Amino acid sequence: MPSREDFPSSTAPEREEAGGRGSRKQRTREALLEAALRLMREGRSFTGLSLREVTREAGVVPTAFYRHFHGMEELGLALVEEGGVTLRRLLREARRSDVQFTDMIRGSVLVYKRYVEDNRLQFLFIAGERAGGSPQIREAIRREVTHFTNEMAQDLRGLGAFPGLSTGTLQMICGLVVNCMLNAAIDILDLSPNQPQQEQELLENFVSQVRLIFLGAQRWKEKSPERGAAEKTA
Amino acid sequence: MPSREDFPSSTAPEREEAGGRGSRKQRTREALLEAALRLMREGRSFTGLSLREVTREAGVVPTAFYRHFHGMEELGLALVEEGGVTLRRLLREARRSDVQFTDMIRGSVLVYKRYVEDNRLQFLFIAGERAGGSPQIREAIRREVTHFTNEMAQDLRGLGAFPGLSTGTLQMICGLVVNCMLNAAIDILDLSPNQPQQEQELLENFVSQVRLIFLGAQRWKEKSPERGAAEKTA
DNA sequence: AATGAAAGTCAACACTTGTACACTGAAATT
DNA sequence: AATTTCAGTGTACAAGTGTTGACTTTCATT
Repeated sequence: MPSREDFPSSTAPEREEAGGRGSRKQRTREALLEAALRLMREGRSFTGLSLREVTREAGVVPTAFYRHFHGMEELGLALVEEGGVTLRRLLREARRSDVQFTDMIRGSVLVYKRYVEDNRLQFLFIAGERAGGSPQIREAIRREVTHFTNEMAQDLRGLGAFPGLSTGTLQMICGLVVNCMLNAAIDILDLSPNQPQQEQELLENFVSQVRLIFLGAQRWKEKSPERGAAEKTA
Repeated sequence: MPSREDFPSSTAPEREEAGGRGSRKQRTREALLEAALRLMREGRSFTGLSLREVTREAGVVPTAFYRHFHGMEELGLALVEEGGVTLRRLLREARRSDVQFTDMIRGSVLVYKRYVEDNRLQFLFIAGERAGGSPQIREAIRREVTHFTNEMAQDLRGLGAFPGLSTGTLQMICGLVVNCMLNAAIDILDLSPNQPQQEQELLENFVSQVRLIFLGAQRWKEKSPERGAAEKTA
């Protein structure tokens, strides 16, 4: 009587991808997650979605929902995790591709814009529920964003920029940048298409803000020398 | 049966404040607005509120709602305006009270924290729906925030700080600060009470970020000298 | 004092919602 | 081949939703 959703024990249904029962379950689960995101496309917030709506969009019957989540809250948390993965993927890709424009910050901003547009729904969800969602979801998002921020600080350190700054300070700075990024994400996603001038202004502003932050970082002086102090990043 | 919590009607209804019909209407209207805010106290988002809930909380019958708003959307917009007033009041008060601590930024941050706590519900609404609300409400909030940002830029100019910077640049900088402020507002409001250490860290971080921004501002060099360029602030 | 306007009430409607329960049928285990 | 497991279906229900229209009561005007 064990065998609860562990890997296939018998012969060789080795790949979870194809036709097994577990794979079917997973596919429906993803259909639900995707359906929820899809419903948020045109300005609806996750909090305003109903369980039935999501199942309808996913093409299953309402009661099937419970085979995957205890309720919308849990689905939301799953979406947060998915979003966290997307965020970290951004860093991973940024790490590889060395944006060596004449202007590094502008280059990074453009890459970021592209990434946001490519992952529209995830960013819509994360940015939208970061402050608006249920307490539990907000908390989860905060954790993911903090995680992202800290990784970014570590990358910055690895890059050798700002060798004089403590880890805590780097996190503080990255917190500022991430904030700025998430804010810009909303603006980017709210852009009505084919408004190149508005888009241009927005990006210029974004670039300037990041530039200003780094300018401040260059001149930053630690208070007491190099104490690996507070870990807060928000 | 009647006598519904009103003031003495007779003799002198001269002031719109007291017992007139118009005033009665206004009082109910405010009761609805307040009820909506109150319902958001414990982690609910505005988008998740129902019309009936609001009227229940306000102590009126559902249909009475329509004497004041066409629907929840319109009530939301009214709340945005109210929130905008609160934001501008913050600036007005800051303008008078000259925070002359040994440390001006830290002083301002403390004043801000106090202000956020004193206007908990408004900030909860503004910050929460800024990214999460319906498109129309988001747009309205964006307008108010931009307005706030621009006023702040003007104040900064009037203060004589950063005489070398163009208006556009000042707006860009204030956009960054405002962003930081709204983000901090969420954190402040999410603080579980009696967590002095967490609170301390949060405020330190906030102070550092603002300080860093101003540090960057001091070193900022305009590209082409003093063109009153883009008005974007986000 | 009579009249009109209008803020608020009452009852009712057609829907949607979350969830419980018994079911079916295919995959997995024996 | 027989049995068990379980993702997904179907039906049902109580509760909540937005909105309607006809009403009452109160104020302001005449």
